[in-house]
Amino acid sequence: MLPNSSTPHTPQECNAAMRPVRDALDLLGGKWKLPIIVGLTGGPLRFKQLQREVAGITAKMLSKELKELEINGLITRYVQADAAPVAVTYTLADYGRTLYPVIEALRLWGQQHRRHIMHPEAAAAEWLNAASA
Amino acid sequence: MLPNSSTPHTPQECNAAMRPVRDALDLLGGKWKLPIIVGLTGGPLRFKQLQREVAGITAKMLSKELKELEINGLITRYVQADAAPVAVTYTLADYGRTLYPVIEALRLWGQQHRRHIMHPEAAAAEWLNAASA
DNA sequence: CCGTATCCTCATCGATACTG
DNA sequence: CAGTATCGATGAGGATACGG
Repeated sequence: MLPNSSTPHTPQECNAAMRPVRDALDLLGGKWKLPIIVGLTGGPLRFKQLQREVAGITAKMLSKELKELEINGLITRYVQADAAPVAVTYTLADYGRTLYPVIEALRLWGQQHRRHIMHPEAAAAEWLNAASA
Repeated sequence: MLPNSSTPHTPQECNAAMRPVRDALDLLGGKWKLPIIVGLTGGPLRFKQLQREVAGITAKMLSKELKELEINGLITRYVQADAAPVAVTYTLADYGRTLYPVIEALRLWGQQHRRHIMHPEAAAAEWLNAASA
């Protein structure tokens, strides 16, 4: 839909088409969402473990981000109340893994872009050729 | 690389793998980058035209964002000095269009996510089935 | 027309101290 | 251990006025 389709798309139509993109961007945006998701790819972790995994994050930020990720269904929060002190375990939900292709697309472009910044013409040609092949 | 590969990936390796993702995310992030890129998909536009296309943006923001996009090679700036007053035309570079697959990936996930938010189980099952098919 | 300069507001994030 | 409360710094972004 983004590349020129046969139907003439007005600015209004384009904005509508871009809304889901903004959604995804906002969900992955910010400083910590991605590191947290990555940190949980290796398996479930407790709060403190996860904080160690995501280097530099404060408890406040981790708590806040985890809440948002849970609301969006990307992760699961499990409270083991019988233990003392309480243990809380966070798991990357199956739904969270549906983000992998998106992250991979971003990673591929980002990798290519680093090359492009150093060797603009060469990298651009390589990229364009790969796309047409 | 993101899904579990055969080689055990340490947090350090994961962070390294995520750096290009952060690059791409930062480039597309912010309030205006996307609308500007979309605004230029229809063809070259002059500054004022583009400002009208990107509803709500101020001249300051448009100028700043265009500078960043040009530095990254996504758009091209052409100054027609002989005209009075000067005419400046911005064009989405071929390289800028290499972002289309990335944007499309974001759009697909975002669209699916909107459905997921309303009908969690149904949408999740549908998505997972589609992935395995 | 194409911007820049200046001032301002507000959300984000960090540091620290504290609670169940 | 798993958070919350509070304060403060920083930076993105907006409003307005002005310059080339």
